[in-house]
Amino acid sequence: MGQDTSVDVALSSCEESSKTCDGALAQAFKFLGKRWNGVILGTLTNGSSGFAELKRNVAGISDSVLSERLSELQEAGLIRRSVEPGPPISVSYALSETGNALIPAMHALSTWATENIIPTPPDRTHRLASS
Amino acid sequence: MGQDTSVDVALSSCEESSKTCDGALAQAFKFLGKRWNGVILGTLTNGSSGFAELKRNVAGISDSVLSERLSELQEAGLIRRSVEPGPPISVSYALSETGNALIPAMHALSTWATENIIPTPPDRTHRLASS
DNA sequence: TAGGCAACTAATAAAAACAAAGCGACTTGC
DNA sequence: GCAAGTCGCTTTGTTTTTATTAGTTGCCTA
Repeated sequence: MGQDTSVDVALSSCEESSKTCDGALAQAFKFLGKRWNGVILGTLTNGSSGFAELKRNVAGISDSVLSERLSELQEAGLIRRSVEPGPPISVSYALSETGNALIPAMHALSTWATENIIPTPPDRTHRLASS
Repeated sequence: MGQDTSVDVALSSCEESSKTCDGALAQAFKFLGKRWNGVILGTLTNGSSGFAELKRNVAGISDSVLSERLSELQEAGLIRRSVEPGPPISVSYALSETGNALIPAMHALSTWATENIIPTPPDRTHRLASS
C-alpha cells in the first residue's frame, strides 16, 4: 500500500496548506485507512480475544493478514499481546491504553454509520435470497 | 481489496456473535478502511476543492486513485461533484450531508491521534531541523 | 495561436490482500 | 500411549488493489 511513505508525504503537505487534512487525522488514518485495522480494533473493544477467536469474529479475514495486522498494531502500541500459561496455553490480544482511547471515536463512527449509511444490503439481500 | 464482499461477510458475522465488531462500525470502515478515503474526506472538511487542488492537498495520491476514490465516494453519497460553468469551467468536490455528518467522528479521531500517537516523524523532526 | 492547466483515463508494475495448506505445540479423551 | 482437535501462527501461490507513468481532451488566457 506504500502507506508509510505516502502518509509521511501527506503529513508534509499538511504543514503547508490550509486545505489539506489535519495532520493528526492523517496520522490516525495511517492505521485506520489500512484494510481490516478498524474492524479488528472495533472487535477488540468487546474485550480481549485469541487469534482463532478473532479470526472467527472478524469474518472474512485471512490468517495471514490477521497475523500481519496484529503484529503491526502491537508494534504501533494500539494492542497488547499476552500469553496465559494455562493449561491450556493461550495467547490473547487486547486493546492497549492507546487503543482504548480510540473507543469514543469508534462510537462516533458507529453512530454516524447507523444514522447515515444506507444499509448496503441491496446486494446482500440479493445474496441471501439466492442462498 | 475485496472490500465489498468481505465486509458483507463481516456484517453477517456481526449479527451472530457478541464479540464481533459493531455492524455499523464495520460499515463505516467499508469506506474508511480503504486507502485514501479518510484523508480525502478529511481534506474536504476544509471546504470544497477541485480535482487538481485535491491532488495537491492529498499529497502522495496518484491521479488515478484520486479519480477512482472520488467516483466511489460520490457513488456512496459521501461527497458531491458539481460543475461551475465558468469561465473557466471547473469541477468541484464537496462533502455531502452524509459526509458532513462524519465531521464529529473525524474530530474525535484527530483528537485521539493528537493525544495518543507518537509522532512518526523522527523523519519529520529530522526534516524540520534541516530546513 | 500556443501554451498551460484542469479533469480526468489507460496501461503496466509493484504492493497488498486473499486462499489454502502446512507446521509445531498443546491439550483432551479414549 | 495415541489420535484427534485446536491454537497460533507461517508459507506459498494467486488475485486484487494501489502506485506509477504516460496520455488525452477541452478550455481558457496571455
